[in-house]
Amino acid sequence: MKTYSKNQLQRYPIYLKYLKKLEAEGVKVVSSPMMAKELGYSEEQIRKDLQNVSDRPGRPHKGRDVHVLIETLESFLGYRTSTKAVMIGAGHLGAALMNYPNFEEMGLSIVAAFDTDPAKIGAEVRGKAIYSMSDFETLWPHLDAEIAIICVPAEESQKVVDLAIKAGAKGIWNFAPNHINVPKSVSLVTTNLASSLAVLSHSLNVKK
Amino acid sequence: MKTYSKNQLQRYPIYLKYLKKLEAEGVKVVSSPMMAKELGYSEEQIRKDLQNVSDRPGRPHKGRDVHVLIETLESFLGYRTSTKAVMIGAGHLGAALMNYPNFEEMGLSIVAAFDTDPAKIGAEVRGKAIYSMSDFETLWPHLDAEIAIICVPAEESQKVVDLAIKAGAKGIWNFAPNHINVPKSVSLVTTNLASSLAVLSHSLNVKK
DNA sequence: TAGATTGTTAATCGATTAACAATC
DNA sequence: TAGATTGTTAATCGATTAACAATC
Repeated sequence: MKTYSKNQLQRYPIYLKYLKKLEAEGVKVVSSPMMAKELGYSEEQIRKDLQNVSDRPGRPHKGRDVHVLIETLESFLGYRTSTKAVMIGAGHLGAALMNYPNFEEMGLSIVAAFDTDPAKIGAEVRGKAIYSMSDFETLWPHLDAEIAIICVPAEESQKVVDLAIKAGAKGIWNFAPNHINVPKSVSLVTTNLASSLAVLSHSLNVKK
Repeated sequence: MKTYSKNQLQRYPIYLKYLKKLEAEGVKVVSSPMMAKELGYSEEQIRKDLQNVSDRPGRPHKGRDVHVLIETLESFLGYRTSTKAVMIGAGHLGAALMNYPNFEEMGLSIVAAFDTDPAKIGAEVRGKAIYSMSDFETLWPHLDAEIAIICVPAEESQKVVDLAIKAGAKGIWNFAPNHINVPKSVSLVTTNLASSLAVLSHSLNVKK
């Protein structure tokens, strides 16, 4: 079975975005040297990445068909099937993500939110209800969701993750800035803003 | 000179968060096997990471002083000095990040926002003004900022990044889901939600 | 055909992991 | 002292890069 490294997986959406731009500009065929130049990766890496998801070879002297490549990447990334997610924590960040227009085209549909703040419960974000966290276990089975997106403070993240997994969540997307533990059967991705900032600050300091 | 890999830099804020939790619980000393168990990294890796930032050795049989380690990490990460940033794009995500309470304690201060939407210009987020994008060049020198945070749609990201760099931005934190090009003298970090989602979706599919 | 680009195989590089002597 | 944990040095692993023959 083919395996994909984390770094590699992260590159595919960037390729896809670029290819869609090319398609919109009317470009029909793309080569890896061309992509390499524009995206800042090496051409060998791009070739290898594309070979890994594509079942048909590129054409020497020309490259690859842009449209076919877009379709390949979209289905590989799951953009053509819908996955349902639930937002836990409807604060600024949680609400902003519910309003993020790109998730739908990536096949991710946020169907509801949960919060403990009485002022928020009963309200809506983008037409999706905000429920009370205390109803989580009862409501989860009806929502048909696979993923829980965690936008609560660090102090509560492990607690709500445990709850979500107990209810049946198979994937956790954590935006809280701390480490959380999950069983092996559950997929976890953490988007840690503090980690990103650390990389940026360090790079700035090195250049000074 | 010491060098730090990107992965390594990303771990430091996670260590710090955990150590602060320990300190709040009254724990005085921590060992790498203890951290390894809790955070899911190997103890060798944690030892190496901590050795890399710390100028004083740990104590065999005991470990390291929690408080000293926190201070070391905070100054390494720049949490004890203030860096100013400007938000470009005051939509849902941009506004949410301006409201994110943790940046201040990480030494990042967002001093103003820019947008092209007439309905937003002149308003405020958390007491910070939203200016017109057309005033960007004029206002930048007065803001004393180093970093531009990019929260505009993919179609406009390269354009506003070019503007920011021309005005004098030394660091770019990009939240748009596409690749952007910057000169070598500028630091760039991209927080790409599409990339994170790709890793999560793939992991979910593999487990099915 | 010549030349550009592909796919494959080998070499390099860097990060993580393992091994182990030193130390409190 | 014995035992746990450290720091250092070597081995492993995996990803990226380089080299090159195959092909349109």
